[in-house]
Amino acid sequence: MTETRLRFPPSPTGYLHIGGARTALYNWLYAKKTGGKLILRIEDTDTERSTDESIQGILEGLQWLGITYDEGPYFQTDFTAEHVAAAQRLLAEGQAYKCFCTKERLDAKREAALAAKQNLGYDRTCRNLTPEQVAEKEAAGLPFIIRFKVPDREGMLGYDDKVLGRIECNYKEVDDFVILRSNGTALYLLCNVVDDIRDRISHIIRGQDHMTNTTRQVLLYEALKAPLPVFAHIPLTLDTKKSKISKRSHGEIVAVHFYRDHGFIPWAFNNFLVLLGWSPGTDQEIFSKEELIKAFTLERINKSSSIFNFRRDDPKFFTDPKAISINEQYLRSMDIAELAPMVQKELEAEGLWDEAYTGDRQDWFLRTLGLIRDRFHTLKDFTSLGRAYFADDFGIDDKPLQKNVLKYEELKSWLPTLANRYEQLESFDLAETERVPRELAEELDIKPGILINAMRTLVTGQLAGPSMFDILVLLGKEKVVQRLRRVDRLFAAASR
RNA sequence: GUCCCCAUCGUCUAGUCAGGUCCAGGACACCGGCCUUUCACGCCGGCAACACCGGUUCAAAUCCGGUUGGGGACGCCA
Repeated sequence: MTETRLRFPPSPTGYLHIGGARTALYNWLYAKKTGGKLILRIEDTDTERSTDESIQGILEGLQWLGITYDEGPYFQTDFTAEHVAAAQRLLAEGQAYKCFCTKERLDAKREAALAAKQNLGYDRTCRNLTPEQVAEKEAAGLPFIIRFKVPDREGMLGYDDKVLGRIECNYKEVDDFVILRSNGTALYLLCNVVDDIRDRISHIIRGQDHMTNTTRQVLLYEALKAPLPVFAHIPLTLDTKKSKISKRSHGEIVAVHFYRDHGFIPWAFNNFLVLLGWSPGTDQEIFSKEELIKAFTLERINKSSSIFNFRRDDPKFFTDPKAISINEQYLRSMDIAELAPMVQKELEAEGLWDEAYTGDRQDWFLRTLGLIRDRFHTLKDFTSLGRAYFADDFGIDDKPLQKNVLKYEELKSWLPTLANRYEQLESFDLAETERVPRELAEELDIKPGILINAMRTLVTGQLAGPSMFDILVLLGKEKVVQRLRRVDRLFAAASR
């Protein structure tokens, strides 16, 4: 068996979005699974819209996701001569023809057809021009484009799709499409095929929005006498209103970098993406890289499109809840040693990183992550909700402040008392830190919860968190005592 | 308008090719309970779907036909 060769050919007209990322992922998975190669090819022939910034964005997006490629990035514009040569060859062989119809006339016609709800294909005006007529128009200096001459055959043309099965279409339904612009440069349909032939691409995995392109490209493969690759058209990802996801209409929320910037774990996001249109046929949803490569097959890709269920402006679910859920599962079950460098980046970005966390205090750092990660959704939570573990200047949430502190005026004396007793402790351990507030509560004849919840508020700033005594021991006597004594300030600030 | 594709809980999906084991399974979300000083996690339970109409068959989510609905494409974009 010959080597499988796949490609991911983004056009650099914007950032990498989740649809493109999923396509890249599927190609990558299949290449890995079959021991083949993945080629990255930047399709930058649309010079009007291509930007270097987009190229950078796409490269960074792929890198963040961990989607690696074996060849490239190649740039389509580096092969312009080849594309043009192919068009000339088709022209010379009578498989293509010069068309002198002006863009303006065609545009007007198309618009009229659209308005009249009529068929909007090319009418083949120039297909049967005699050589004399062509020569005459050329002599007159009329600009022309080159169109592919769709064979005049009865019957159907088609291909076997790995996802959808046999796809067929009548020859008569296919327009004589343009392969070369009037400025002499080639168009997508042609460039893409010429490049795929040169790159010896064996499998093309792309979105279902390319299906009509494939039908026409099948003709091109035949005309260029090249073997047809295997096609797999994967379902599209739609928004909640069932329209195609695009950079233009959805913005950041569909950009890969949005997920990087919102504290997603790269592999967790891949894990979410792969499930949008593919399933293993078992109940397994969480996959390691190796597991996924092993489990992935083209045959199990879904036929129907899926909805990316993001909700704008929802405070709890800023994107698809399933994506968040999968991220959480990774967050709390992954190897802490693997998680640590990711949290390190977050801390560094907030100026909260301490070199000792990889030195003397590494053990403390890892234990802290292990304790607090259960409640977090993204990596961002370590520096927001979890700020109190890494800094002394953390904010106190209003809710616990009202509910657990300001409600009891007496805490102004209770907490300092508690702080004093803690200060006296020889051994600041789990048993002792729990005994002290419980005894104090009994003396004061109040529920221990009052002291404990107030402590939580003062020590972490949060309403919720891990077991209080775990936290106290983790933070250490000094910090705890210091924070408990701040209670005065809270009342003072509240009364202002 | 023409062509192509698709159709199972709110969402992601299993089951469809090889009809019976499916009054349809899992996950997310939601609701309730347990646990807990808090909130989560965890555990237990609940809500919730075969688009519709015909046909084939002893038997249809599954096969066939139609209808409806949804999507995609129809560029000198990619």
